Formats: sequence, structure tokens, C-alpha cells
Amino acid sequence: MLKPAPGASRRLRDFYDRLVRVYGPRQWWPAKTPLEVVIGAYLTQNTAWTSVEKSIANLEARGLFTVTALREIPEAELRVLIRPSGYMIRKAAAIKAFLAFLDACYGGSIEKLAAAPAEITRPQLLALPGVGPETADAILLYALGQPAMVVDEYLRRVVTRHGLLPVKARHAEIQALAEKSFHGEEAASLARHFNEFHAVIVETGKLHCRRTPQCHLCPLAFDLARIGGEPILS
DNA sequence: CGCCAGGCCGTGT
DNA sequence: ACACGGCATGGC
Repeated sequence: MLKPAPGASRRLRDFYDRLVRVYGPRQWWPAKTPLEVVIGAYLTQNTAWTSVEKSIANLEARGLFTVTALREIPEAELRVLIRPSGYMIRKAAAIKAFLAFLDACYGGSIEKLAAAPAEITRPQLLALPGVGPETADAILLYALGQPAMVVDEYLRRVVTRHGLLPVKARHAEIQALAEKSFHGEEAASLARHFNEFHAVIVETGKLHCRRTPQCHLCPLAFDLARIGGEPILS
């Protein structure tokens, strides 16, 4: 088991607090309805949000942001509409699989899905094709309102490059560290913090270069590293 | 042009 | 158990 560095959860909490002070609060997901959050969560996998917006506009124009409409549109047509956001074959199949699951297990109702406990729904989501931990937790948090911490590539870069966790750290370990950073919070405010954390991480994501192995060596990250006039994680 | 984007999955060690 | 390549498209 890879151990976090001493004080890692407190340092990550400080980082979060400072990010919110500068970039937040966002209380977030750029979508109008829970169903639109779900679709967006699939479409944005390894894809720029600007590309996702084109697909969403296509779906919107066809009135497809209802369970009924999405259920009825042929998969081949769905592919064409989501083409701008890439991986159209996989993503169309995955979205169709979600609708089938929603129909089979929750009567086609997002509300019923949201009412079920995450201990049940998270494994169900993870069993769907095209749903890994980030997509599952994004759906749980932003579409279903449940306290699930979303761990993405940007957060991974932050915690590993600033030495909070070893570079080998697994997804679950990063998630555990992030959740521990909010230890002692009221259950109700947990979802609000998780929402805000992922929101500001995405907001500043471009500052964590893909190539540069050390944040403090990256010119862009250097700006981020001085949030509030002092090093964020040192 | 080449790299990157709010991952996930199948395959080979 | 883990590393690695493929998946599609568009923006910069």
C-alpha cells in the first residue's frame, strides 16, 4: 500500500481552499438537466469540452435530452450527432447501454436512480460499458447529487507532482486522499465540496502540463503554484 | 504539423 | 496485477 506523504490530506485541503478563493465558487456542471450531465460525462471522456458542446448542441437541436427521445433514436443516428466529440462508435453504444440499464433497473427514471444508495448504483454504473471510475463518480455527484469524489487526470498530476502521493498511486488511493481532506465535514456539505473541488481542478487543469513531470518546472504551473502569493503545495 | 483533450477497454507480459 | 496501444475528432 502506497502511503501518502506526511500531512498530505491537510496540504491538499489547503490547496482546495486557495483554489476556491481564487477561482471559485463554481457549484458546477455545465448542463441544464441531470440527463444532460450524464450524456456530457460520457462525451467528455478524453475530449475537449468545446468539442462536447458541439455534440450537445446537435442533441439539443433534435430535442434528444429526454429519456424517451434518446431511447428511440437509432444508434447510427446518434453516432453522427455526437461525432464532434470523438469515439463516436463507442460513445453511442455506451449511451445506449445506459438508457437500457435505466429502463431495466429504474423504470427509465433518473429520479429513481438518484434515490437509490450509491453503494448499489456505483457498482451498477461501473459495470456498464464505457463507464470507469471517473464517469461513474461524475454521474453520481453531478447528476444524482451524491457525495462521490471525482478523480481525474488533472488531480492525479497535482497530487503526484507535488509529492503528496507516489507517481505510482492508483485511482482509489488518490480518491481516498481527496476524501480524507474533507474529514470532519458534515455529510451534506461533502457533496458541495466534492462538486467544487472537481470544478476548480478542471478550471485550472490546463496549468498542469501533460509532459512536464514536475509542476514547479512548468512555466504555466508556476502561476498556479503561487496562488495567494505563496506556494500552494510545498 | 504535432500535441492535447474532464477515459476506458482489450491485450500482452 | 500492471503497462501499453487503440479509439475519433477538433482546436491550437
